[in-house]
Parts: sequence; structure tokens; C-alpha cells
Amino acid sequence: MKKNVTLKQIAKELGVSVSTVSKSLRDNEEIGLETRQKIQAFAKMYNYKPNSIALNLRNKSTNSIAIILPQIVNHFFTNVVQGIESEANRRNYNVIIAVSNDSFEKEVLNMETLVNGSIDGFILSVAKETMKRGDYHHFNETISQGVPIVMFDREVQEVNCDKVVIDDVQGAKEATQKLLKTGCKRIVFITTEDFVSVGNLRLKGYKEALIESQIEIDDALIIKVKDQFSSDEIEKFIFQELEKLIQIYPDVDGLIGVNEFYTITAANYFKKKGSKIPGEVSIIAFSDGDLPKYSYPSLTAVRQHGREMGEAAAKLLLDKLEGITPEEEYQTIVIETELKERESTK
Amino acid sequence: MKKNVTLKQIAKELGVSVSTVSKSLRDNEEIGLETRQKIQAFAKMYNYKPNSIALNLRNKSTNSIAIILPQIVNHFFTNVVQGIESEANRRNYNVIIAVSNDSFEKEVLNMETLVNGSIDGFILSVAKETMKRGDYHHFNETISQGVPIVMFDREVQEVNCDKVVIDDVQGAKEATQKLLKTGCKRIVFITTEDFVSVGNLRLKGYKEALIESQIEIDDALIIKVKDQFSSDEIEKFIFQELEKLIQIYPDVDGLIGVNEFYTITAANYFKKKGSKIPGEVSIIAFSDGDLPKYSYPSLTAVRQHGREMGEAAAKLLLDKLEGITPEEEYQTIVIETELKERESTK
DNA sequence: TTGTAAGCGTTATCAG
DNA sequence: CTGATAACGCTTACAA
Repeated sequence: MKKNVTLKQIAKELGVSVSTVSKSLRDNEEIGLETRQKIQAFAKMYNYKPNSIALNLRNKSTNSIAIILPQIVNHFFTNVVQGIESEANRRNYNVIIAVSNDSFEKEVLNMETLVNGSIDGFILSVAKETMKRGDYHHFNETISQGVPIVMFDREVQEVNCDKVVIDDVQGAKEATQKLLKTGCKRIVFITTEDFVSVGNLRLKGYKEALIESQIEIDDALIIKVKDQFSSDEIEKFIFQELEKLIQIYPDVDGLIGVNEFYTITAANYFKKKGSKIPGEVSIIAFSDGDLPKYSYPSLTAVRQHGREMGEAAAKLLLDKLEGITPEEEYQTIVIETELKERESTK
Repeated sequence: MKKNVTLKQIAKELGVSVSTVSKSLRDNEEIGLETRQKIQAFAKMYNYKPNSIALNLRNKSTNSIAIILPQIVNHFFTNVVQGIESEANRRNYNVIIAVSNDSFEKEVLNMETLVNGSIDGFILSVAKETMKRGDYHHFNETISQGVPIVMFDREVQEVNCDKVVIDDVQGAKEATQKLLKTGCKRIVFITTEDFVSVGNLRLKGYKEALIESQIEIDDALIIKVKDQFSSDEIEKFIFQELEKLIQIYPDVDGLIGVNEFYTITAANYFKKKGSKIPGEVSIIAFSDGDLPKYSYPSLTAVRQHGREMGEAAAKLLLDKLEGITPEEEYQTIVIETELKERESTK
């Protein structure tokens, strides 16, 4: 095991000073061509790589940004990561990812361990638990220490920073309108509990579309799934609720779910019942993932353009880091959704 | 924006030396109780956090490990990450994730940017492109620089390091045996091209099971999907191949796919044809993911115990980092698979 | 009990 | 053209 060579070692071997080596390797004209080339050759031979920790310490900048994701296995987040990476790599930044698992504590921990020098800025989507608690001190502290944050998707109004969000209201509205236009009269909406901003906004869009079409909003058609449910409990709960609903309204003919799991579970309920999709029930999911695509029949989905979001978020962050945008000026960029029509709607 | 306080600043404010501050904050008995407490209080007030970069540089150790994943949106990898995180956090290590996107170049780049001081060791699953090229210099160089690597799932024999693998052969064998036992006579096997070790091993298990049951291996039943296909092309290809196959063998009654996408696509083919699952065709997927679970009917799957793999991998790495295991002693841990029976088999 | 100084690997500044 | 020195923030012998 040969540890990485350092400037010092090279200098000693070659009988020159450390600064000469440093300059030579950065191809500084100050150093005589001959010496420079000799040193460069030697360094290449020994596979010299500058120690990035030392560089970071010296430069007070790491050229790295961190993404903190609530969950890692989420197609939408993945797309966002790809967008961030493409923009960041283009601008010579390194990207590392940490996962909060939707836990407040892990979110705080992750930020604390990274904030002290390891990275220059954060791009994050807020953990559910954090939203529930409403405790945002870690965000504000980070920002006030000069480490900028860009929030995407799940953001909190209480924190003043750059944001990239989806037009959730509009997306849900369009989905609802699509169902209405194809003749649906009684549309079920499956969403999360109220404290999740995204679920709330989507519910708002659903309601707006109904109101604009002069359809009365019926709270019985809105199913709210508890956050702490396991996936088995979610299935059980959704099946139960739909069962009850169908008793009251046998003529349910449309359904929108705020994520792919809720939606596909509901779709499976109707498949089990033998209902025709989209003949008897039309279904739309919010999702960038594979579930709707590989489902049979495949599900129409509201796509969230994760990649674009990521690019926008990275742009905001890097512009701030590089002083292109003034420090105290925050923007919120809204990314439009797209209705990807598949087989589950007419 | 108030930057983080440094020892120096605290020292100046309090009119003591930097080392006094340092010692006090580490609660060193050397320093008088009074001074110590005063300094500690002051530090707390100013929210002092040691600069981790400086610590890393000094200690030549970061207490961080990096995971390099071929893809991020993969339920199996996610489970592995969780396993790694739980073991690493328990032992006070931080985990960061980087993604190679199955690209050789990105894999090399990621390792190079991280290896110079940012992390103490790697846990990784080899990118497909790397396996195809057979170029493993970056692994060997990293190891010879004293940064240990643990490979999981996709490993290469040519590199001498700790490994955690799945018993792919056994998993595929059991899946095949399950189908045989429930009466299947003609089992299709959908796999990757030969250079992907995992696909190959699974194919081997399939063949072994057939041979042991004295069934002749029919290469026509083995579909190999090209790696560079997009997901639409995969669907088209699998549909085509199955169509051809059904012409020759209308009595195909079983199918195993080496990943969830291939399998679910094949399942959709049979659904489209109107075949009963599992009445006419029984299906088994290799997967830890959601697709088989949420499919209708849900698919029986070979589970890979990602979490355990992650824990085992982290244990191997950390034991090496902490000198618990000798440096030049490499182990390969084999994790058993589990057949999760669902609705797609009898 | 407290402080000084060296060192981790690098670069920028200034002097030779 | 080359080299010594200081600095980034921290720890730790060793002095005082």
C-alpha cells in the first residue's frame, strides 16, 4: 500500500522546494520550462493527485454540493438528482447525496455533518416529519452561516430561500379536467394528510376544477391516507375506504391519487372487483415512476419533470455560490406538470 | 451571515490561546475547571462547530464512507443503502452516495474525486459498462493507495477485495424448482447479455435445476435482452421474442426474468394475450422492488435481502478501516435469497 | 494550569 | 526563475 504522493515528497525526491513543485504542476510560467516538465513527468509517474481535503481547507470551498432526499427509491427524486448532476458537473461541481428517510432527526444530522466544510450548499426536499413538527431552525441556521439552500418539491414557506416547485395545483386541476372532459361525474381523490404541502396543493387543484365546472365538492370522495401506515396498511385502508364509498356511490367513475402507490392500489381494487379501466373507471396518478407505466392497463399520469427541476435547482444554487445572484435575493421557480396519457383514461 | 466561529476567534475573544480553547472543548483535565467551563459556555453561545475539513486533514481520516451505485432508482440498492447506513451510523461513520449511472467514466470520476481525502473507503456495485470493458485499474489503484473497497452484488473476480454477493445461482435454481414442482414443463428464462455476471449466474441456476430434473435445456427458451435497449425497445423486443416463442411452443407455462422490468413486461404480454396467470403461465421475478408487489396479479419474486447485504458490506469495510481485520485478508460473504410467493405461481 | 510550535497538504505572496 | 513563509482550522507534544 503506497499512500498518495504529496508535493513535499516530490519536492524532496527532486531536490526542489514545495512551491516550485506546486507551481510547476499548475503549469505556472514562472517556473522554467525544463524544471516544469521534469516535475510534471515525475508527478505523472508517481500518479500524483492533489489532496482535496487540503485544497478545501485552503480555499474554504469544496466545489461540492449535497442533495438531501427524503427517500432514495423514488423515481421523481431520481430524475431530480440527474438534473442536478448534469448542471453541477457541467459547472465542475461534485454532487453527493444523503438521505433523511423522512426523519427530522436524520435531516438535522445530515445537515450538521455536512455543513462544516464538506460542502458549499444544499439542495433538498423537506422531510415529512420536519413539516409535521414545523421546526425549521436547522435550515435557518445553515443559511445564516452562509451556506445556501435550495428547496425543491417539498418546501416550507417559513424559510426564506430559493425554491423550485411544481405547479401542483395546476397539475391536479388538469388531471381533474381531463376526467371531467371524458365524462366522469364522480371522481375520487386519494391524498395524504393535511400537513404535507404537496398533497394539499393537489387537493386544491382538484377542488378548483370541480368548482369551475360547477360540481359540488363531496368530502366523502376525498380519501386521506395516514402517513404512518405501512404499505400493507395503506392497501387495507384504501380497499376499505373504496369499498365503503362504492356502497354509497356505485357510480364512481374516476379516480386521482397523489402518488403512484395510492393510485395503483386503488386501481388494483377496481381490477379485483372486475371493473373495466377505463370503461367504468378512469384513473390518473401523480408520478414520474415506473408503476403506472408498467401497470396493466398502464395508467395516465401527471408527470413532474424532475430533471428540469433538478437543473433549475442546481442553477439557482450555483449562481448563488458563484456570486452571480445576490445573496439576499430569493426566487421561486415554478415548473409546469405534464399529463402523460396512457391507457387508464379515455 | 455569520460564518462559523473558529477556535482562533474564541481564543482571541477570551484572551487565551488556541490550544487552551481546543483542550477545554475536548474537556481535557489539563485545563482548570473554571477556564474550561467559561470557554465551553462561550463556545456554546457562539454555536461553535469544529470544522470537519480541518479535522480530516489533521487526522488523515474522515469517518465517512462512500457508496457508489450504478443506479439510484432501484429498490434493491436502496435496501442495501439502508443496511449500510444503519451499520455505519451505529459505528459513527457518515455515508455519502454517488451514482455511476452504469457508466465507466462516471465511476472512475466519482472514485477519483472522492479518494483524495474525502472518504475512508468505498462500498460499490460495479457499473455495467465497466464489466463490459473489463477495465478495473481504478479499483486496483484505489486499493493500492490504501483505500479499501467492498463490492456488493455486481463484483469482478479480477479485483482482490472484500465482497458481498447474492447466491444468484441458488436463487434462480429455487425459482426454477418451484415452477417445476407446480407442474411447469416449458419455462422461459429472460436474462441480460453474457457480460453481466448476475444474469449469467442466474441463468446457470436455471440450467442446473433443469438438468437435475432431467429436462433438456432448450436455448430457444432463453431470451437475452440487449443492454443498450431503451425501456420501449425492451418491451418491443420481449413482446416479439415471446410471440415467436409461442408460435413454436404454444405450451409455454412458466417464466422467470432476471429483473423486475423484464418480468413485468413479459407478464403484460401474457395479460394482453388473455392468458391466465398463474392458471396458464406461472411467473417469477428477480426483484426487491415494488413492481411485482403492486402488479395485478402480484408476482412471486426472488428477494435479495438488500438490507442484510448492506450491513454485511459495511461491517467488512469498517472492520478493515479500524484495523480489526488484517489488511490483506479478503472475504466473500454470500447472502441467501428468499422466494417470496405471491399470486403469479401456484 | 496555560501557552508555544509543529504539522496535516496546499497555494499565494514576497523575497532572493 | 526559485524558494521561504504564512495561512486555512485543528490537535498535541512539549515548554514554561
